[in-house]
Amino acid sequence: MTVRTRFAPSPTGYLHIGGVRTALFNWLFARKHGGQFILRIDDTDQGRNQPEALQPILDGFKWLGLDWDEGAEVGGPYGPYYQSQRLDRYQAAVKTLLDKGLAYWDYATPEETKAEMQAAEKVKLPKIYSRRWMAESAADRARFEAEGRTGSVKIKMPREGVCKFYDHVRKDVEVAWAGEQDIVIQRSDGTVTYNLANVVDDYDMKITHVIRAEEHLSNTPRQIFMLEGLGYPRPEYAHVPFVAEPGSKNKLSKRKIAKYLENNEFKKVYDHAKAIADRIGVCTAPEAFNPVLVDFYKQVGYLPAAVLNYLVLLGWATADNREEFTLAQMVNEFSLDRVVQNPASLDVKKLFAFQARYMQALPVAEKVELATPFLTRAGLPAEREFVARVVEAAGPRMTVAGDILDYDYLFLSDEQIAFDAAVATKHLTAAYKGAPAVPALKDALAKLRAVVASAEPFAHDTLKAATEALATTEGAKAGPLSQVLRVAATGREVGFSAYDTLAVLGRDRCLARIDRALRSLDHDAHS
RNA sequence: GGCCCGUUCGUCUAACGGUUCAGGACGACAGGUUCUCAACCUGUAAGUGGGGGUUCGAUUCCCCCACGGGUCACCA
Repeated sequence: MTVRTRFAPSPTGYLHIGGVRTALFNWLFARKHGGQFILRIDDTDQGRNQPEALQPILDGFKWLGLDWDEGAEVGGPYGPYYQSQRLDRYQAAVKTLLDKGLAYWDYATPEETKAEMQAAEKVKLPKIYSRRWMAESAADRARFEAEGRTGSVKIKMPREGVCKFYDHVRKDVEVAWAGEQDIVIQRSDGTVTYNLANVVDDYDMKITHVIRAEEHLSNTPRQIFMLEGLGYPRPEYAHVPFVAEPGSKNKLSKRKIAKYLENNEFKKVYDHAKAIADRIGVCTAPEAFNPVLVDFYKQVGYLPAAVLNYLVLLGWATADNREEFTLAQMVNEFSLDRVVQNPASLDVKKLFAFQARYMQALPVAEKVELATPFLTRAGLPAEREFVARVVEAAGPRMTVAGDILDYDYLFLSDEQIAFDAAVATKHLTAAYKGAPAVPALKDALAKLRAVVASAEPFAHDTLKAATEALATTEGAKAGPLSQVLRVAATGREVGFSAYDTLAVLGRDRCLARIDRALRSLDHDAHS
């Protein structure tokens, strides 16, 4: 039998990181066993669906490299793969259940149902519907409808016995049928609910392994009841722990972003990405730009391999507790039996650490490829050779592709660089600390200009040697002196090595910028 | 509230019932390196929720408790 797994997102928002983790497990299991992975769209709840919210989900999967054999966009032999197009199948299933006496028409109003549930809770009894408004015959239905009630269809759960099933993560599970509620399977408007649709779809699409989040464990008995009533075979189950929010075991929710931002480490990762997003203009509301959503990582230039590697370890580990996995290795080594039983909190800082490691290992040419679109979107020139030089010099400082924008001052025109005399003076003072006197900034700059003008070849080592030589004759320290040079050439105090910075910029641009700095000093002196 | 699931450093986790001061990773902290910022190197602190059993021996098996979570009301 071919293994077939599925992931069924609702197009109600962007691709949730917890959802991706579950999808990844499904994908991995299917690939490992040479089976198929299906991407079905659970859009039964028309009210909450936004068609425009499906595309980012598909894009997210494509970006991660999680391909699907059947489903949205690609179709397949067991379609349609959109629940909204499968109503006839569901209605047929509801009819079968009704005909077999395993479901019934019910005429309780939402208020009446609510009242019963609240009463049950008050006296500490299980919340089981009394079936007071159950219609057992056509006459009953007519009577209720004459009262102006509209009916829904509820599943008629057994009131005795136990439901047993095996779960690849939870092992043997046993639940008393008596505790299971008669849930609505067809709403009064004729649409069906998740549990019914899910059972029908999994059967129609020949799903063999239902791998889903733990929150569905409690849904399993009633799904088993329905599928057996329908005469379907049972799939195998694996309920994986959900992904919890940072620092707690609550289920991760994209709506609680404001709360997560109170966490310092979470905020650091967010702010880093936000700065990039602001530069390229993707940033909209926090609702859409959110570390809980995969799109966040895609937007600022994380590597899919790093995200996937982090995610696979959220609830799964090998016996040797290794941490680095390529996608192929994951496929090879994945096993449901080694899925952890407890929820794992999302730790974006650790994800960031994976990203840093993966990025460091990436060849310069590939980094250039990834960084270029960020420059372009920020309106900066992105000449290939030059970008490569910057990327090379930045080395491990570039953690995500968008970090190239940290070096925007290398791409801006010389006129756009603002020289800050006060900052330069600060470093100059530091350079001459201990020396008899600190020279005027203008004089120091002139001497540094000579270093830049004469270094041959114009490269890190010669610039360093010349600056050090100057420092020696001046009785100053070369380090802070190079900072003066950096400030003059870039307008910044931080970046990669000052000498590398000059070398990347090239002699002409360095001189032009230093000259501009000198002129600004003249200007200040005259005004 | 009923039912169900879970509980190893702050976080992710490893540990055939016995090679263990309970191991690794991220983070934190300290030091080294250093022209700034990173990176890198070295080191330190940090954990089996509590109580009972079973056993020669429990992180591991059983029970109770506590805590956390999920689910049940026309969301998926």
